[in-house]
Amino acid sequence: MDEKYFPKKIEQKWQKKWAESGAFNAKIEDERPKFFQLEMLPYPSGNLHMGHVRNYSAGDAMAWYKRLKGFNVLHPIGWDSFGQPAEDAAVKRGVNPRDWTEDNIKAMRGQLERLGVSYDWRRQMFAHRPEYYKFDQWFFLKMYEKGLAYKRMTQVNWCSHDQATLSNEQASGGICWRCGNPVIKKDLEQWFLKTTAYTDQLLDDMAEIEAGWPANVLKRQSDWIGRSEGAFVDFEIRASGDSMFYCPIVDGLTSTTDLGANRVRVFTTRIDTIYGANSLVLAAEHPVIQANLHNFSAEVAEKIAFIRAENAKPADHEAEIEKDGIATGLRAVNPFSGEELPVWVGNYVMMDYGTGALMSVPAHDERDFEFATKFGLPIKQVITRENALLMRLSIPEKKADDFPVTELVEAFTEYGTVINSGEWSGDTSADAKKEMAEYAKKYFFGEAATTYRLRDWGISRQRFWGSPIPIIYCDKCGVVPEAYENLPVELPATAPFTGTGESPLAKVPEFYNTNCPKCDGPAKRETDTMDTFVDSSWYFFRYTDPGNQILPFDPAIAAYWTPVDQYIGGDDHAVMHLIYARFWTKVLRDLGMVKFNEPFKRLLTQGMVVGGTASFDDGGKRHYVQPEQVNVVKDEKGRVVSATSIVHITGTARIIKPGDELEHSIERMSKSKGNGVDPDEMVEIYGADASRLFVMFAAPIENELVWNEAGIEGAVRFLRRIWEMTFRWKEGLANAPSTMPHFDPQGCQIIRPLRQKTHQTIRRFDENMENLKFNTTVASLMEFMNSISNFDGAWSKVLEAPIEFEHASNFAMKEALYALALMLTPFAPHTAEELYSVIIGNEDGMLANGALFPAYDEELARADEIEIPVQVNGKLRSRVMASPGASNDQLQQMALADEKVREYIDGKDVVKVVVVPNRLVNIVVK
RNA sequence: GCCGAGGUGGCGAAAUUGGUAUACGCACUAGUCUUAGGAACUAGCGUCGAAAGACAUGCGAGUUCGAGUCUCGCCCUCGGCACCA
Repeated sequence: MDEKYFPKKIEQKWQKKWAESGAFNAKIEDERPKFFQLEMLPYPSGNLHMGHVRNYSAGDAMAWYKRLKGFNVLHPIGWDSFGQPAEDAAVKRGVNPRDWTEDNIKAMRGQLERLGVSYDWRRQMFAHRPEYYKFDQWFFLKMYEKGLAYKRMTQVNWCSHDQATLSNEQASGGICWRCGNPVIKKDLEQWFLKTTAYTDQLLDDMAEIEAGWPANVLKRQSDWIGRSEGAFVDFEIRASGDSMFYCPIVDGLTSTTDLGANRVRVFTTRIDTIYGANSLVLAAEHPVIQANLHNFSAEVAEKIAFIRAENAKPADHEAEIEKDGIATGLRAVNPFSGEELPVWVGNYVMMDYGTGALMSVPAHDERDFEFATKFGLPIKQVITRENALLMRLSIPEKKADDFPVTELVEAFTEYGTVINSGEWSGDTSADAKKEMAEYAKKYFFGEAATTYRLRDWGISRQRFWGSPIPIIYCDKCGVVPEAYENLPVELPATAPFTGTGESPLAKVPEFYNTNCPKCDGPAKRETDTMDTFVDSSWYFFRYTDPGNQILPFDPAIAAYWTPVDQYIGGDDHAVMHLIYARFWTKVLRDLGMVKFNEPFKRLLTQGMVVGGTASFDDGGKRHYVQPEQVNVVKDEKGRVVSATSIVHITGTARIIKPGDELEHSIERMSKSKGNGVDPDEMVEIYGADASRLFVMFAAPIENELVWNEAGIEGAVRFLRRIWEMTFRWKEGLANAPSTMPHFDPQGCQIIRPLRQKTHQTIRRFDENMENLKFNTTVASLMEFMNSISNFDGAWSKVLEAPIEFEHASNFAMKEALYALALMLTPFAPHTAEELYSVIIGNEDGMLANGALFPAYDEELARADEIEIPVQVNGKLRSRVMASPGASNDQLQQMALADEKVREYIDGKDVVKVVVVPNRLVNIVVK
């Protein structure tokens, strides 16, 4: 065995041993409690980046921690291998997406193996393989049967020049990224999964996971779902003048009751302000507006068309959109006041929220206020702060006539007391809200209602590289689901890739020509594929039973492993993926396949790894470039144009300009995601263990991690010091007695402190790991190592040591190094395994030996003496040593007797002495 | 604009949850050993000060024997949402 630390050598050795012995293969068993450790599966881009390393290092730390705590651990990995990049590669480089994907997976698996992540590789799932996506289709059919999958028209981005649909990204700025022509919204039939069937559960079940999930993720999800309590109110529409207006029934999307032909339903959260409504404002797309277009004046119709066109453009969130609108000439009757109001079209009213129509109450809504101010509409105050005067403030540039009612300088949006509202005047807002909604219901023109921001999940993609939607269109039978026995609907080997966004499968007759499962007549397949988020919504269930050919998984097997005990991934998935997976789990529950509501008991969102220090070689010398020294110039899209930096090379400043040899280094570290740092390179230079250890140590896991390559060397040093210490004591460890030998009390005094430190560290380790505080865990191991090193130094100075001392010190050192090796495992498993084998004297590995973390012994961890700080008037003046059990009186006596303390208190009155047992003494004098 | 998180040495960060502020690491400085070092080891390292000591956790007040931690008011940074009726 080599006594010098060569990471590469031992890493390869243990990776081979683990693979050969199937060390991480999980199977169901009774004896131990189970633990399902899951990390978000990677997209196989071909390269791991440091963000992955951080994610998988954290997951592996948990997996090892739980194994050595006696859990039966399931720790799998798979590939989110459907998606656009494979198709882009096909277009750009003419490669087959399947080959490209498989090659990337092979490469990335190699990278993960070189990092030594402890996966059960037998359970890998591959989203793009028929064995997996067969069950995407299976689920789709189940949802279709339950009415959870349906098809409807929706708007997509459409380039009329290219005749292609575009993603939002491709339609950025309202212009086609390919040809530069304007993008319009086009109606297209799309398949949807009914996530809204579970809206309330998605919101309410958060209570179950509150303790284990980051608050900000829960917050973002509930914002996304956006429950809003209010009321529907129906306004009767009348024509003005002599034109005849046709007002259609508002369709099912926007109403819950049949409104008849002449009503418009609005949603409001502030029905208590309805007497302040000055108009009804409708979205340009509103059916009532669209149906009446031909009745409007040319000017009005043109304006509406303009607003509609503007709405169709993808939103630019950076610029605030100015309020715009036009009065249509229609009139609406306020059902409470009987007042007749003008009907406007406004650009700030969205068709896909609420009912696409709102009552405008400028006095009590900021947007309505802005709208009314711009168009000189009346503003009537109907809510007032309780016990306060009305705010009558003038706006100089407006004439009094413009504001026939009360003038406000800004909207008063708080709750208060209702005024100017007929019989409701004098009520509180809260009472009025409730009573007015009841009143509306009683007289059939409205009701209390809840609306949501959450929409159904559109899963149709006009793409090749995804799971085909298993639907068949038959001229005779209509829309027919594919039969279960015909699954999977397999992708053809290839398809014409144009990159224009049309469905490539629509150009493959061998694919779309089929027979109807019902009548066996000729029929055509759906040529759209599913959103890749479908694959990641249930993949973790597949890990539990990866070989099942009949079902996505056996419910009995899944019942053992799931729910996931700990999930780890980036918070960029805080909303989409995690909502979809939660939705899917609820569907599974209703299908009777699982018995719980929530798939992930605990969630950890790790921060991003961002560019930081890069290194470069300068004639054999390695330099590091600090992030704060870099001045990066970006273009308006945030891309790096150039980077200038001052680099300190051993004291001398050096200016780097674009075009310098360092440009590459600086540019790569300036990239937002740290993609430029190549994990393979880190493993090659420093070793997998040091790289992983450093990533876990450098910052709290939930923080952003600024990459600092120089820091890894500290991790290498730490590992080497443990290594060298273990080998230094190799002989002593081999000869160590199995129990602490009896030894004279005096001698014990120089042995015991190490045992104390050992057990204190064990205690801290447990606390930190359970709370996922990896950085402080590593810090405490470093402290422990420093301590071992100090004892080693002190003991080597003991001359003419009796044999008892040798036994005792061997025992204590073995206890310390053994504990250290095991506690190191979650962060540096290869090194830890090697050290363990040295200490224990066999090479089978921890798991084969059934190794467990040593137990914490409270007795041993207790200190003989503790240092008690003594303050005078809150300022630290001295310290006294006391035994842990010392009484308050004793502590007080010691403190008052202390020489340094006396300097501060002599000649003064001691007013009070505060004693915190085992903590501190504070003497208050005057 | 709204919501959320956060501001502690040159840097990443600790702080037993109201009790010794700056653990651990990086960087830096000096020394030892070396042909040499970018290796290893030893020591130092918040600011001011020769020292004693004083002052320090974004700023300002407050509560307390005692505040990085609690309360109030500001300032700044980073995330999320964005006309949600």
